[in-house]
Amino acid sequence: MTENNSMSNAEPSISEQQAIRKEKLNQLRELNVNPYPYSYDVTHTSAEILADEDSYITTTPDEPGDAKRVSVAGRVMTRRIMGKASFFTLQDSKGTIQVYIRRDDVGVEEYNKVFKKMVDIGDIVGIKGYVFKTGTKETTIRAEEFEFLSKTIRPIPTPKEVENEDGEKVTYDAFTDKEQRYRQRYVDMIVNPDVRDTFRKRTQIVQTMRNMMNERGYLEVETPILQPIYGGAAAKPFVTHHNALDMDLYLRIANELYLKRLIVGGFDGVYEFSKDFRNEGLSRFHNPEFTQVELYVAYKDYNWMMDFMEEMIEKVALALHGSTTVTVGENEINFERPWPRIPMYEAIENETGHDLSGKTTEEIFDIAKSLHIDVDESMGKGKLIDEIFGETVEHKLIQPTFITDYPIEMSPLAKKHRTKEGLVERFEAVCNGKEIANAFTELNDPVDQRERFEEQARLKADGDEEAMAVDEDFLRAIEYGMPPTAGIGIGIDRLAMIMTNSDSIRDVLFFPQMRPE
RNA sequence: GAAUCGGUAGCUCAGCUGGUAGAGCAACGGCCUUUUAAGCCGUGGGUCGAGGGUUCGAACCCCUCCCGAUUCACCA
Repeated sequence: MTENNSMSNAEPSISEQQAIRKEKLNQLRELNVNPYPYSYDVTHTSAEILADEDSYITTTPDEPGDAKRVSVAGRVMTRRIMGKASFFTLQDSKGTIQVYIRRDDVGVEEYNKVFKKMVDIGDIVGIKGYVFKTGTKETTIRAEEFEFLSKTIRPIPTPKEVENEDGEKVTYDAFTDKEQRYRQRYVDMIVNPDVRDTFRKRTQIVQTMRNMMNERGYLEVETPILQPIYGGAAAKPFVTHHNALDMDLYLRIANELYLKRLIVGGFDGVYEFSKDFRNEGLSRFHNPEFTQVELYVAYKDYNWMMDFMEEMIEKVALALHGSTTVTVGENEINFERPWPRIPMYEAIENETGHDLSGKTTEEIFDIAKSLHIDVDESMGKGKLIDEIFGETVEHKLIQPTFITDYPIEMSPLAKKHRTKEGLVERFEAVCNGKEIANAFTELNDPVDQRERFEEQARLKADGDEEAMAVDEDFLRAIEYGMPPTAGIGIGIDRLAMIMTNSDSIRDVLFFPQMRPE
C-alpha cells in the first residue's frame, strides 16, 4: 500500500439525483415533517396479511367501518401516481404488499406536498390503513395515514419484475453487476430478495447442526483465534503482532488442537463454529476467512463419525428443503442415509485401474505420469496419491460419498489404521465434486504424535510452507492421556453453496473479500 | 500468479471502418382517484475505470496501471 491511503473515503461528487434528494430533506423540514423519526408502531408484516388475507379484507373499502386496521413499514419499491390517488409497492423483511393512497383519505397537504413530491423509490415509510382487493384482485392496503420513517438520499436500482404471456417471470433492469452486488451487499439484499433467502438458509444450516449437537449433549465452546503456534491443518497463515507482548501471533487455520485439549480436559463432546483464516488464493471456492464447524467426541471412532455426519446433513437437507433431495446446478443430489463408503485406493482403482496399495513412491510417481498428472520429484507418496485422487476421482463424486483410509503421510493428526498398513483412519465427505468434510479417528498415542510432528518439522525445514510446527503444549496435553476420540471438520461455506445452489462462495458470504475500491 | 472477457447516466444496456455520446427504466415539470414494467406531454442528467501516446480529431487505435467476472494453478 502506498502513501495515498486507500482507507480514506474522500466524498465523491454527487449525482443530480442525489442533490435533488438532499434538497428534499430541507423541504420536508420546512413542511414540519421529520424525515428521520425515532420509532414506528408496526403491527403486521406484509406476509402476515397476505397469508391470512380473508380475515383482513373488507368488501366495502369506501365505508370501512370497523374493518381490521394494520400498520406496516418498509421500503417504497415502485410507484404509480395517478393524480389524486396512487399505488405503491411496500417491501418489508418478509415480502411486498401493495398500498393504495388517496388524497381524500390522507389529506390534501399530506398527499400533494408530502407523498407526491417527496417520496422516492427506496424511502422507508409507515402506513396505517385497512385491507381490500383491487379491481385486478390484488390484495392492497388502503392507507389512512402515511409517515416518513427514513428518507433515502441515494437512488437505488429499480428492477421491475413482470410475467410475460407464458407466465414466466421476466426481470427488467435487474441489479446484476457482481462487483457492485458484493461491495454493496445492502443494496443487493434490498433489490434481490432471494439473496436474503440464501442467507436465511445459511443460518438455518448452522442452527440445525447446532441443535443436533446440543441434543446430543455436546458443548459449544470458543477457542483462541490468535495463536502463538498455528496447526491442525496444512495451510499458510496470516501473521499479526501483539504489541504489549511484543510477539507475533497467527490467525488460526483450524481449531483442532485446542478442541482436543478440551477432550483431554474431560469433556465428552465439544464443538465450535469457527472462522478460520488461510493466507492463500481467492477463488470461486476460497475466501481468506471461512467457516468450519469442528466436533470432537470421546470414545468414538471414524466409523461412528460417518454415521453422525450422514444423519446431520440429512437433517439439514430436510430442514431447508423438506426433502433429502437438493437441486444443485444440473444435478439432483440426494442426502438420504446411508452414503457410500469407499476406501481411497479402491476409488482410485475403480477409476484408473491402478491399485496403489503396497506400491513404492517411485511406482506411484510413474502411475501418476502415465495418467498425465502434473507431478514433480519433490512430491512425497502422500502428495502423489492425493494428486491422483484429486485429478481422477474427486470431481466425479456428485452424490455424497465418504472416501476413507488415507495415506499416513498426508494425515499427521490421524490414528494409524487398525488393519491397513501405511494408512490412517480418516475420511473425507465429498459432494458435488468437492470436499465438504474431513474427519479421523484422532491420534491419541503421544509417542506416535511426536514422531509425526517431527516428520512435519523435517518437511518444513525442506521448504514445505504448509507443514505443521511441533506444538509442545499439545503434545504435553495428550501425554496426560486423551481418550479414543473421533473428530470432524465440516466446511460451512461449501455446504451452504450446495444447499442453496450457489456456484460461488461469494454468494454465501455477506461480505466476501474484495480489493479496495 | 497466468489466460480470456468486461468497466459508457442512479440501474440495464446500445454506440459500425476514429468525427467530442444514445435508449428504456429512474429523476425533474405538467395531466391523470382501482394502477401494477401504469399511461400521456415536456425537461435535465456523463471525468465513457485512471493516466499517457498516435491523430486535425479518441468511448473506439496503441502503451501502462486499477477494478471485476470466468477458467487454470495452490488450497477448504
